[in-house]
Amino acid sequence: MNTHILPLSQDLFDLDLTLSCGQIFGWKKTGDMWSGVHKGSIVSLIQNDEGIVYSGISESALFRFLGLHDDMKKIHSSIEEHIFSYRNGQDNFFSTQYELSKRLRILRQDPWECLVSFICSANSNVRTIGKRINLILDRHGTSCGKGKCKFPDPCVLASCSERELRDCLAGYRAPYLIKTAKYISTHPDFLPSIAQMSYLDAKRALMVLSGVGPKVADCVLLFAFERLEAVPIDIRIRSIIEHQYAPIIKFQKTGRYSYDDLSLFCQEYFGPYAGYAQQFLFATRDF
DNA sequence: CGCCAGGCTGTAA
DNA sequence: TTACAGCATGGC
Repeated sequence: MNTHILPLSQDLFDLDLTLSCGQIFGWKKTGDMWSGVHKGSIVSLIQNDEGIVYSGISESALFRFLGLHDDMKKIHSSIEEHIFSYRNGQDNFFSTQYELSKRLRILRQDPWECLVSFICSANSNVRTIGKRINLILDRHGTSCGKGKCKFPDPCVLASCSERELRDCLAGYRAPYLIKTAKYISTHPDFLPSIAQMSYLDAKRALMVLSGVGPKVADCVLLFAFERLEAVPIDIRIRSIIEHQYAPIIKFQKTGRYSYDDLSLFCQEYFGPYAGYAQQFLFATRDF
């Protein structure tokens, strides 16, 4: 396998953070090497002082997968400008969190694998989701050699029994996976069509799938369809907003904020790259 | 042991 | 429209 190197400063990009912060679950780190399967090929990635040492993927595909085309200077200044104009001042909390996680990138994942991953994410935690996805991968994926598997196609999951998926720790999510896999395998144009829709149409369409609510739909739109305006609201982000931002939310409420209240607030507050802002806030923790 | 986790579905008001 | 029970499981 040919190995190449992509020169890239560690000040600008953090591979470990990007692959371990809860965006993707099928990649494993052994020693200093990350390995996973991308578009059917086994890919190895190592970050060192020189840059990213990679094999099994083209440079252009690597750029796309890792979001390296994103203009982080532009994204950061856009976020800062929107914050400033919303509250007419600085946001020291965000600035602090940003400094800790600014070297992560939003991935461009395979939509099907991402969809399954986040259906599996419901009411669980990052570590357990990783176990779940790797069990599905190892038991039901298609072998690529070297003990690695490609993520199972929709028709493969569609033909799994509920028992088999529960044995992969899917729990009550197993029937959701089977229903959605059956739909996707019989509607092969569904996921490609999502890429052509507006954000709201795409979100509505995804939420028709079993096991897909607003949070899962936003994760898929952000991590697979590069809708950088999508803001997934999980328990942790909800808590951050309620503690840090509730006093300045312009639509104060008496009761609990709904999902849409918080997601729309973030889109107004952080601007068109609110998905990045959300991920900077989410990622400042140990996984 | 009890509580929490990148929530969703179904039902009731 | 909102509220809420139920859901499987691992981590801590």
